[in-house]
Amino acid sequence: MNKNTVKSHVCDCETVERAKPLELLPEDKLSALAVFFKNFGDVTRIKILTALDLSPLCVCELSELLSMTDSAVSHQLKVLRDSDLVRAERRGKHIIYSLADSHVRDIIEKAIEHVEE
Amino acid sequence: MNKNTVKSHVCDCETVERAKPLELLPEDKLSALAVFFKNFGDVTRIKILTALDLSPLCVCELSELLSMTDSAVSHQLKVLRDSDLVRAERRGKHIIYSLADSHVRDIIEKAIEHVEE
DNA sequence: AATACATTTGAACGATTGCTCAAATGTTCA
DNA sequence: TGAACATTTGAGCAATCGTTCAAATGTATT
Repeated sequence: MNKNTVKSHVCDCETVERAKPLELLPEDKLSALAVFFKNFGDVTRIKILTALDLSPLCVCELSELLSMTDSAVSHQLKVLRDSDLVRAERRGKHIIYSLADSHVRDIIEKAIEHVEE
Repeated sequence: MNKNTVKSHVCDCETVERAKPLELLPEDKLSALAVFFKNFGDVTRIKILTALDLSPLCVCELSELLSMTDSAVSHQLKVLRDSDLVRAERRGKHIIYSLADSHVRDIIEKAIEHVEE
């Protein structure tokens, strides 16, 4: 009645050569990938990332630019900070955010190519 | 009491030069980007995509490889098909899935670079 | 036509997500 | 120190998500 029972028969597909079995990346790397991509999978965060790609900005500038609450933006910035996609530097009352990594730039640009077709 | 009222004061940041105001991508392109990336933001779909990057596979091979229900895999394949990331071709009883696009390969590889640091 | 295999579909569910609101924390400046 | 601005935080809530399960659909074989 469990999953193994259900899959007890062997699939007779021949797509894959039996001699060269497929080897996925290790589980932890795969889930790191998913976690990484999750950052890009939300409109607000994409807006933040593409905005910071143009220029470093503080929270209130971002919230003005996106027509959103400071709070909402800050919540999403925290997500991006936790994934090290974004760097924060305090300057007086403001905290200036900027992209932490050039991979981010590359990946977004590749994706734009894809989307624009 | 609405959002505009709340943001009625002007932010006095000087991060951005006023003369060169930031211009985000149009809304529809931004949300297309988010929708696109959402596909990669889940472990199951990342597994499917990286598996198909190695070789075209049918549903039952995928579900065996991922130790998951045919049904669960099929649901996620539908998501990927709807985003044109994956192509389906029937061969007899089986339906062989493969990556639809080389952008996908590129993007995943860039992300792996990032994750492996 | 009947059976077996392969895949899809839809409803139901618990889990996660993103926003709001109110309150807390930091910082500057008078 | 107190007032004003900038940002963060946490609880609460509706919406979305991913899986399961059972049933439907499609295809090949006898």
